[in-house]
Amino acid sequence: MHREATILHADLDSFYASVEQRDDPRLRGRPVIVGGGVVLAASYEAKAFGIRTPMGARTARSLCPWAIVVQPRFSEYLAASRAVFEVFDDTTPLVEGLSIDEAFLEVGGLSKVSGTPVEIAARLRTQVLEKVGLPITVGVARTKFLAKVASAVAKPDGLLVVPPDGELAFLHPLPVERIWGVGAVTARKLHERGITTVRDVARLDESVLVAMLGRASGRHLHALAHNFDPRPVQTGRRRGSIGSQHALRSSRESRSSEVIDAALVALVDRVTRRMRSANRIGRTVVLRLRYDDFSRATRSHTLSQPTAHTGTILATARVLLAAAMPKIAREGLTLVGVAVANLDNDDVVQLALPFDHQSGSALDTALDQVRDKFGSASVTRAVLLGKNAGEPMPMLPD
DNA sequence: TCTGGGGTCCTAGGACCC
DNA sequence: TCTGGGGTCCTAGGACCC
Repeated sequence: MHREATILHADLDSFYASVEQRDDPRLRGRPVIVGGGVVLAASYEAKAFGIRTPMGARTARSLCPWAIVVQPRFSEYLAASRAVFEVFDDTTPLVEGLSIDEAFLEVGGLSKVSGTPVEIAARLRTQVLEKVGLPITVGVARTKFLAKVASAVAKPDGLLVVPPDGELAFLHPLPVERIWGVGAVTARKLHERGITTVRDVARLDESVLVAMLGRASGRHLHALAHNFDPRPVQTGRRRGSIGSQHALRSSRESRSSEVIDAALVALVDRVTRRMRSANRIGRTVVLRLRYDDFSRATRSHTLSQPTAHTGTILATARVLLAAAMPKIAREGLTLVGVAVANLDNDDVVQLALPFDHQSGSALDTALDQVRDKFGSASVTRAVLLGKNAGEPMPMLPD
């Protein structure tokens, strides 16, 4: 275990709202809310009025009537995120992305080339501001957990180092809610027993925490409270599922199976397109439902072969939906979602070929072509896929 | 605080296999 | 014939994160 603080946690400030303020000077210095129905992001000027995500728009406006509400522009946020991650990748090869707007960076061993971790962190902030035009906060510490907490404490537009000899002094006074993995439910359980700070948690036996919170959460919390976090920065992590969901406005119309089916078709189309453009295939189709009373349900089915074929995934999702229709008719639906989980670890090689419906021999043809190209040993199987335009297209895992 | 859309990880029971 | 121990996979639900 290394003893120097070499892990950076870099976290963009109020990401969506900052992009909007960057692109429209009239929004700078003013309270900005991104999102119509629900607050997706709030600028720091808006947060000063108590506006938080995911607060309803009405509540937000009652807190600050003169806040400016803008519609989200997701493609702009994605482009900004990619540009920021380019700066990360230029900083160190060891980058672990956590979400669209934050990442861990391991910068140990770069001192000869790039300077100390603190110098690297300061330069990173400057570069993100100069190249992408966005404020970013960086926490620097010996462990992921401390780096993450440090950036949260330093926000907005800050840089905070937790020196190795000051870790417990930094950690113990923090409220339990600051611990990564402690949400509303866990915090309530702890508060009911009078536990409010990390120091309080550290005084408890691991077995007590396990009895209170379950095995994994109890052990996790015990380890973090004792400042034990050996998790390394991991590069090349791939996601395990791709999904899309849609909140339905009125549960009156959404009791009708036609309306729900139309939503389902659109969701499956979006998901399978994203899978194909990411070169991923998967085996488990998950249908996600939320009823009028906000109770939730998921239904899933695992196929024998992974696929990204629109028709196959839609047919599977429809079977799952049909089984849930009686309850939907009774309770009313407020959300439908479709995800494909169990994603195959290997990428697929996609090949566009004319498809002969008579002979149905496209797969054999595709296999031959790919074996010619890549050598027969590397090709294990072929999967038939719909093309985005609706035409069949074979797809080969490599 | 009346709740969007994208994800991750954990738990627990049952089926199934050896 | 009424029954062990261990492992994996599938399904459903729940907590949590940004």
